[in-house]
Amino acid sequence: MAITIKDIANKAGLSPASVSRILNNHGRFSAETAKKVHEIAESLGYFKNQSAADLSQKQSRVVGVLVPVAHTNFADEIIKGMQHTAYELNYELLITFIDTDEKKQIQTVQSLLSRKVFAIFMLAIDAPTALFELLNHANVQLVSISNQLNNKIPIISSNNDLMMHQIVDHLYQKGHRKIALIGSSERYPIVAKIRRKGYIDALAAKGITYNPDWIWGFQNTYQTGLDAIQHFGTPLPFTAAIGSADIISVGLLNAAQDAGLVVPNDLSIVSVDGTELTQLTRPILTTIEQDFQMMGHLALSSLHEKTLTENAIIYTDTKIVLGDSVRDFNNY
Amino acid sequence: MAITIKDIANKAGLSPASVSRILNNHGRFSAETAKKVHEIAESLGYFKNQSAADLSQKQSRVVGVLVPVAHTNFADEIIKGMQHTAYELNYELLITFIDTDEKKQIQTVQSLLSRKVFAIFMLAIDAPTALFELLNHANVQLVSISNQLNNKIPIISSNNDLMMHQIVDHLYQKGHRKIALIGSSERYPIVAKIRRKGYIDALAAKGITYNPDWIWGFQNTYQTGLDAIQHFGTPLPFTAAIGSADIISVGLLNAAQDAGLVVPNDLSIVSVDGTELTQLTRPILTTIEQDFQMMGHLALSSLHEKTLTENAIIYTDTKIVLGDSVRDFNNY
DNA sequence: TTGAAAGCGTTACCAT
DNA sequence: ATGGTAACGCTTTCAA
Repeated sequence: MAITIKDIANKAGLSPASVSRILNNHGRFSAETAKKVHEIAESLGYFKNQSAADLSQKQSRVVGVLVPVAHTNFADEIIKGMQHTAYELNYELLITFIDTDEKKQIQTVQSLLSRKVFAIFMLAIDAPTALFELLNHANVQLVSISNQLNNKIPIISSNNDLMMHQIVDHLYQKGHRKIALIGSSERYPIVAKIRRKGYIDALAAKGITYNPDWIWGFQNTYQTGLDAIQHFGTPLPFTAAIGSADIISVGLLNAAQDAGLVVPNDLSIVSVDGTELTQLTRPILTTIEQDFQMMGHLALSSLHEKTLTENAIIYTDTKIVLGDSVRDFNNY
Repeated sequence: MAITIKDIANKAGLSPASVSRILNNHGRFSAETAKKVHEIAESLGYFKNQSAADLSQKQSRVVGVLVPVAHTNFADEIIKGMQHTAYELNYELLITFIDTDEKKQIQTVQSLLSRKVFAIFMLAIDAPTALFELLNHANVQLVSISNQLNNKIPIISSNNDLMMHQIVDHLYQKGHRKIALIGSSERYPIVAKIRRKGYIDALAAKGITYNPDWIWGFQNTYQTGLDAIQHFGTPLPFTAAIGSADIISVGLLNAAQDAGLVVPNDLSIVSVDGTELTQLTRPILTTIEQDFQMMGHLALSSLHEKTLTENAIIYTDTKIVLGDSVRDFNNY
């Protein structure tokens, strides 16, 4: 077996208890013995057995993070934000990717719960009922990030309603009146529903009645973007389209160009998310940028400060980042 | 505290030992009592405390995975492959993102080692000396994936030398004689060195003496791709460039187009990696595709079968995937 | 300042 | 087929 505090205690002529106190800088001890202990620990190549410590302390500082395997790259940003704060506040992150296969999901979450994590962060997860029940059964603190599940779980996300207003306002100001929404046509996930409603409300606020045919596609995939152009045909019936995820917008852009359209002249695009992907296209995409790192940060810090009540909703900022994918009708 | 096997034992009128055996399907017991135990466990909402089990068994089935925070998206593919096999073979993955800050790295790895993982997979990591020493000190099985560190750690990766031959051969066959290599100009990481050498050797095999000026850039970033075009100016002195990572190739493509060049007519590009990104560009990039999922799979399966000797090297296949970014001089 | 000992939840050996 | 019990490594209370 590996080195334990007992080994150190023996070598130092002390008791395990003293070694434990010294190594954790907890309780009283003399600087002299502390120095000796640290030296011995170092020389022996000691590593604490955190599992044993957790067991003894009946609690852990491990936070489980559930990430969908088919995650868009914004998940990485959220994790980055978490990682940073976890380091500061001395938490450990147990990042777990979950499959779409429900049976695997269950097993994965089971093993997470077996680790006695003290909170679980769900990244952009639409929990199927079975998983959800499992999670509720266990008494761990849950936090939903970048998605909304129900009002029993605290939420950290962008204000999707506001976001749609920002986009529609931007397009309206540039002279657009015919605006499509691609990728949020369904009622689930709830985020899609909210965006859809925000889009409709924002149009209404400008005196525009929305055209239900122009809310199209429900998956956040590249293919959805491609298919959309195919579906509407050329010339397109609208002047602008909102892509409900960066990858959708890239699909829209490519398909439009492949169909001989010029972006932004024949089609303007505003993308939702604002990850690095939007900077890689030509033209560069105008986007509404979400603050994913902040979401990750807030998840941990608010957990730490225990400010997460059951139905808490924490919004992070969103802002329009200009690219070259929106035509300005005012200049013509 | 939460429910334990003791609670179940009490309620079932059994000993903890029996409950343990039943729940782990280990040893002998009657189907009847088993059924009862399972029912009670279910009704009580029992979750195994895996930390306690690990402690008792003096071993864990947890595999730590070190991923650079600035990871290219191929890391996701590798993880996906691992995840799949981990599920099959009943291992747990402890995925940890590591920072570039050395102090944070150390702390992160310390906490990994404190979890008594029984192996650590390093994804595309160029371990700085301090980290490396730490890792060596602990007696865990190390595996380097998609990178080469030294010959004391088993490696799972593409055959980078062969890969460069495949690319050069492809370009040569299409009539290219002036070929640049962007993004592998340095001696570290070792992968860069191997690619550089493979490139030189492959050219030599075709009777071409390489031009040292055409090996340029060392970071795997978008900016490197952009800068390369700027650096060489137009018209470019070569007809083809190999981007040593997809993101570099996208940079090359965009910068070339921004400079008024037409790809592939004025510049042909072959990208190394072949992730989804190469499908999102116009024209679509011709790439050499690495089998990242297989790397993840092999990491776990070979670990499981204990076939990893100290200096083992396992290569996964690479193959050219045709896009529209390579000009064929034979057709003119 | 330090030590002894109980206990965390599980497993495995040895009995029964 | 089932039970008793020691052991895993660490923390913590209480006593010295």
